[in-house]
Amino acid sequence: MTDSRPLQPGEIPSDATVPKVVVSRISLYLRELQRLQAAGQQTISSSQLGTLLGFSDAQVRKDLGFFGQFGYPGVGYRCEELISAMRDILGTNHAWPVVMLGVGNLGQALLGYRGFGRQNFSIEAAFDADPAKVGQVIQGVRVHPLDELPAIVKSRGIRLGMIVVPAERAQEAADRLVSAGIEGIVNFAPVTLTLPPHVQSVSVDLAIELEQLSFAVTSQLAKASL
Amino acid sequence: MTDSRPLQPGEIPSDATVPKVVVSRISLYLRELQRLQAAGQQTISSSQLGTLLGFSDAQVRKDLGFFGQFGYPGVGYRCEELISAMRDILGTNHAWPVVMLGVGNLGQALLGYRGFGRQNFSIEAAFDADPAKVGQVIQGVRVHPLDELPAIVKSRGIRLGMIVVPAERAQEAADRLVSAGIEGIVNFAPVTLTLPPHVQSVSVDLAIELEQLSFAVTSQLAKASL
DNA sequence: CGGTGTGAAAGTTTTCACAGCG
DNA sequence: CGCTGTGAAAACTTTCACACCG
Repeated sequence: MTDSRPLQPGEIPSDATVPKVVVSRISLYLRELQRLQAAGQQTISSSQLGTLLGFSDAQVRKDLGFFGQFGYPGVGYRCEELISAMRDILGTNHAWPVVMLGVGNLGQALLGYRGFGRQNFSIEAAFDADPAKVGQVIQGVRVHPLDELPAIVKSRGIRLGMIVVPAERAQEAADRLVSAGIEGIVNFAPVTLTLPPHVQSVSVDLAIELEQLSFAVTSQLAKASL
Repeated sequence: MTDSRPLQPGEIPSDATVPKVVVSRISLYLRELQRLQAAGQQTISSSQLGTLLGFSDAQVRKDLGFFGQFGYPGVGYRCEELISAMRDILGTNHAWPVVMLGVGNLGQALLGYRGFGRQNFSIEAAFDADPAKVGQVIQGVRVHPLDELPAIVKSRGIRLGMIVVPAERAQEAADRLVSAGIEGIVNFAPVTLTLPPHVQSVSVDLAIELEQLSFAVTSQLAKASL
């Protein structure tokens, strides 16, 4: 590592490019640490944390090593400190207002999902093309017409959006988010979006998750019969 | 590759272990192919398919190579054939009945999600601890008390389950699924489950998806300022 | 030709193993 | 002593490049 002291709040990780898979494990570490801290645990070693998540101790240490030095030899990591460091890394020590496009079944359920707040995300406004939905307040969130998107994004400084519209309308929704100035998109529609390179995205396709499971279950069976 | 002809329906992929990331790309290829086929396209080359999804042509060919030979030199792949081959690979050429544990906001939305059927999954029965929910029929799916789980799983030959209960109850739900004989679990609760090695799982944590995006957006910014 | 299938090379990620620290 | 941080080795994945095919 370039630097020999823990990351300062707001410090930008060195320019060494961090693999995506490392970042996703950081999220898992953070989730587990928050649970442990809530249970009163003060410190944790890389091997304890790894065991809880099914990773090796070395992997936990290497992953953290991408971002700085957080541990105490002979002791491990202080939960509170490490949690805060990870939130700095992930950028969730500050609030992230989010817009949602599409207020169908799934969208309404996500409006009511309590888990976002825990990591500092809050859905600020929802948008739908259906005039019957516009004006409603669902789970405390107002549904706006689509043409209000740019103004709301701008005035509230919103950088992230969620696409929860049907597949056929997802690209159009993405285009609207991009031209409103959104920088990151979570896409729940089962299509690949075309986005300019400065806009980040992650996708959640529920049918694909089941397919992965179908494959794993089927090939597990094959393995067992060898 | 061991074998020199396309995979026969039901044929088990060679014992060479296939990386998970390859399987997840197979799902993306399949999703894209289904879209292309619906639009009337007959054949596709590895480079066309790769371009649509942001992968190289070589990667598409290598991925398919794990499972057999499906292409025609000078032509590419026949969409219909490749779709069927991929469904054999993933195990979705036959129907997969699924049980769901937890019928809250998110669970109800998933009951109404149309995208599962497209890949041959169908939620057969739902379960909830809340007596007020038991007996209801939501989106055509009946909600049962938890103690009926083992009998329904057994009698309907169900192998997959979804956990859509709050975090605190997720491990208990997993234990119930395991002892009912379920072989694969999709977990929507934000906790790491402890499962016996013969039970497969995939996890979807909505807050973690947003965290990944928060990191990507933040570090994109860092990159731009170099 | 235009395209696949595939060894070999390059690049990336994980694991190992151990010096060093409190 | 117990545990971190980290180079070096091993394992794995992607890209390259080309023989071969219709």
